[in-house]
Amino acid sequence: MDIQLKRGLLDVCVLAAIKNGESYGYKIIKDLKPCIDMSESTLYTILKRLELADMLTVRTAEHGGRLRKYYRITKAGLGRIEDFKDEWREVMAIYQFVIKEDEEHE
Amino acid sequence: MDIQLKRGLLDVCVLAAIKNGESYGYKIIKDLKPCIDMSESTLYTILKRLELADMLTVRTAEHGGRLRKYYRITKAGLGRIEDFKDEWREVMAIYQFVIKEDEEHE
DNA sequence: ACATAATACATCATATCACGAGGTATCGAT
DNA sequence: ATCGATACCTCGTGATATGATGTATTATGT
Repeated sequence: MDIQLKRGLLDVCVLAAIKNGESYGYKIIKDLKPCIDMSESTLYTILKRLELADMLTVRTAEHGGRLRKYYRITKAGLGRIEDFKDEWREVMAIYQFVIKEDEEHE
Repeated sequence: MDIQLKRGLLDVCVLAAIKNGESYGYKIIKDLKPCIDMSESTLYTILKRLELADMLTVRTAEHGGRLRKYYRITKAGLGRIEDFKDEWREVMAIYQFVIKEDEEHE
């Protein structure tokens, strides 16, 4: 998939992946795999960014001898998803513009 | 509109703006205005990039004492639009993933 | 017993790219 | 004569996705 097209979707995908309950990095990647491919370096960068933007909170807990960082979405994060939905109308308008055929010549 | 979301759309918008006949920079911006806002620096950067990628060709012509550079889409450029259409299925799948509510919790 | 894969996190350098700021020049209208 | 519109362009900056690389533990296969 075109990298530029992905850019606007990655952040919101990560938020969507945790919106129904907390999750952790490694699991988020696997959960998103069927939908969108994301490398580890990308994911951890995004998680850090979203945390800084108060879109999610973190807690560290041990699990099977290994440390995990569990991420939970905040109200601001949920708001980000709502904003995304609103913006989608604009996106679809642009999509229509791009694919529309000119009747006079077609 | 979110800048990251725009990124995947700008190139293809420019191609769409010239797909039904040649046009020039200043006009492309005005034509796209109702659909998507693009600064001049962005547009000219994109035109240069698309030319390098053989997605469009250029000819310079005088018009009313001023020079204009007319851009015409190539087969590769039209192919790019077709690829975009194909990719849109993936984009919509991602969109559905993001907006879908979890029935068990909602 | 040993090697390999999977789990789980992280950092850094690099490349791409949108955009504001700034520049040049002509034409038409006030 | 001044100003807005037309028409092009360049440069620096900031944002960001990703591969390469690193660390450490557990599970699995042979």
